[in-house]
Amino acid sequence: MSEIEPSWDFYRTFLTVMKEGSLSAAARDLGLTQPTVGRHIDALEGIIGFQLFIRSPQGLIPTEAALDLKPHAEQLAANAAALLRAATGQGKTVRGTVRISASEVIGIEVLPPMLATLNERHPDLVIELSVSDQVEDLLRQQADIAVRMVAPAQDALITRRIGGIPLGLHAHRRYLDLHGVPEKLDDLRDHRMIGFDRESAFVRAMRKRVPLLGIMRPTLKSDSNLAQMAMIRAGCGIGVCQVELARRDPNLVRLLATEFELPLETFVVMHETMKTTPRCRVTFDALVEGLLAYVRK
Amino acid sequence: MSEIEPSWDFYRTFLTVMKEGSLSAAARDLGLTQPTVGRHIDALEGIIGFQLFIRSPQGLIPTEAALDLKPHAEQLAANAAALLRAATGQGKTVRGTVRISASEVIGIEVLPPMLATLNERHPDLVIELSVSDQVEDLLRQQADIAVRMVAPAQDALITRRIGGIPLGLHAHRRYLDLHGVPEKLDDLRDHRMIGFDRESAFVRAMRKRVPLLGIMRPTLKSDSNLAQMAMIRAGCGIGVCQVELARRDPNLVRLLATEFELPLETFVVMHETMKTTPRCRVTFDALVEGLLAYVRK
DNA sequence: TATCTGATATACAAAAACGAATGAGCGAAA
DNA sequence: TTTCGCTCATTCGTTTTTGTATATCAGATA
Repeated sequence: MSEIEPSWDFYRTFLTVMKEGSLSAAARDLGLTQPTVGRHIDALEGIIGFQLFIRSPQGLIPTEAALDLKPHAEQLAANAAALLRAATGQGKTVRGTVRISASEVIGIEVLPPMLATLNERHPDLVIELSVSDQVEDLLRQQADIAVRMVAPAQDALITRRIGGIPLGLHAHRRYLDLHGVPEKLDDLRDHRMIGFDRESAFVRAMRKRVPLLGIMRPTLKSDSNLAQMAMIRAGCGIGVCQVELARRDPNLVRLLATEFELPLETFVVMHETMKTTPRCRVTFDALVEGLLAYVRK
Repeated sequence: MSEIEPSWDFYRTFLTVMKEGSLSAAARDLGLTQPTVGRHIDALEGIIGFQLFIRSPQGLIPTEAALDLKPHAEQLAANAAALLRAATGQGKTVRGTVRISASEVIGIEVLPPMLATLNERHPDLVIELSVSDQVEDLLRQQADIAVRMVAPAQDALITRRIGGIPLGLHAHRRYLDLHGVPEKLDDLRDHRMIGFDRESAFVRAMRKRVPLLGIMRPTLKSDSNLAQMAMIRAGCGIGVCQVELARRDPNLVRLLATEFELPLETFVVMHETMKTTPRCRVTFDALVEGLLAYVRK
């Protein structure tokens, strides 16, 4: 193995090959050609002294070594992207790209209007919205700002607590016409319930607060809150969703409002190093302001 | 500004220029030549559309934009180094580089013998020991394994609790001959005390447990535990250090053993992705085993 | 003042990397 | 079977990048 550090570009090429599964596809993705990509991989293998791929006419099959290296390369790519975002957002004016991570429901149902007015006010601001329920974001620089439902434990992060977004039991009017309106929590046993597919930390917390919910087995399951929301709207049964979102649809009815209300703690989080960059500052403030107004309703 | 993503090598060049302060020095560091480094900077500036340095006959002065980008570039470099470590440690055998982060006292007084036997057993293992009291290590991939005094809050980390390393008050025999031996905690007011320069989280915690210590103003201050240890050994006064370390020196005397003992919680921490790599596994186990034995004494 | 040492900038030749074109292997579909 | 589409490997000419050598500028020192 040679002592020379490989070109960092080789890492980018390596990652692209891992993602695309073939030299040709990676070449298309990178704007290079297949021989060049092949040479990069050859060079990298030569330097680290290990075979990374088994070549085949169907493409490249990653070796175990390559699989081990992949997360590192992804991390590298995320950092390079973050650097580029930081670079394009330089200066005192609000410009460049800001990448926001949010949960599905928040990202699709709540944020868009806020982002619209934000973008209206700052035309040079490019907003990337990453919708995902995974939390692996800020520290790995996969996003600049995140809207999270758990208080982050890390102290390198700037956190602003928004408050509890109220959740409630809801169903479509059509469903209730057919199956009747539950009068007490126990009545829910006789209904079609919409719930989670797998046990998540959030589900366990909810069970703890409202033990009765634990007894009922949902007959309609999805891990996607968005899908649950869609099922409620389609009249599939009774499920939990944000009170404010349900109120927008006149056909959705809140059930057992006094017996069941669950506030969903919400935080806007930003990496500390982004504090001074105008585009992040502005976006952070807009999200905090918008979400505070949303919670107050 | 062009749409093409810059070569990742430009980031490396940029960072080196930031660190070295001139194109020529960076070129020497990178094994390139000054014109090449200059061209890299030119190209990067062209792509991001901002000036990064003000050229002068004395060297390059970074602009504000460059200062903003520096932490990102450092992060990138740390990741690239981590990737390379992971690459060189591939395979089932224990080989490659493992980077350990530890506090000054632990790293210099406690770990070396453990590392010696570890390296004896695994000759192909290269051990990097990063001695620093800063905690910003594992998540930023500045190290593979860390010995820490605080329980990490992050769940992507594998943590093994070692237990409390006992701390005690100590002084050199020579000092005690001159100034007398304190019989009770209150006597410490009349002594030359060795303590911390600034208030740290650790100091506040210590104050809380032993309020009497708070009253005494140290006359010999240092933020470096190692320097404090050296001062104790030199007979400067009375200070806090690890009981086991003091015991090694027959001229050091433990004081007020019944009145003052502070266990220093210790953890060995590793990034989860390193779990399967042999070199990290072996090193982790060796550190845990060695430190457990050390605490038991 | 003259000189020496550091720096950046420029010009031109050498070296390295790249892309286009081609050949060959494998699998799916006509 | 034949064809088409995908893949990787190889060759060769060209482009790009790099290094060498040189000019120039600023500051410290004799």
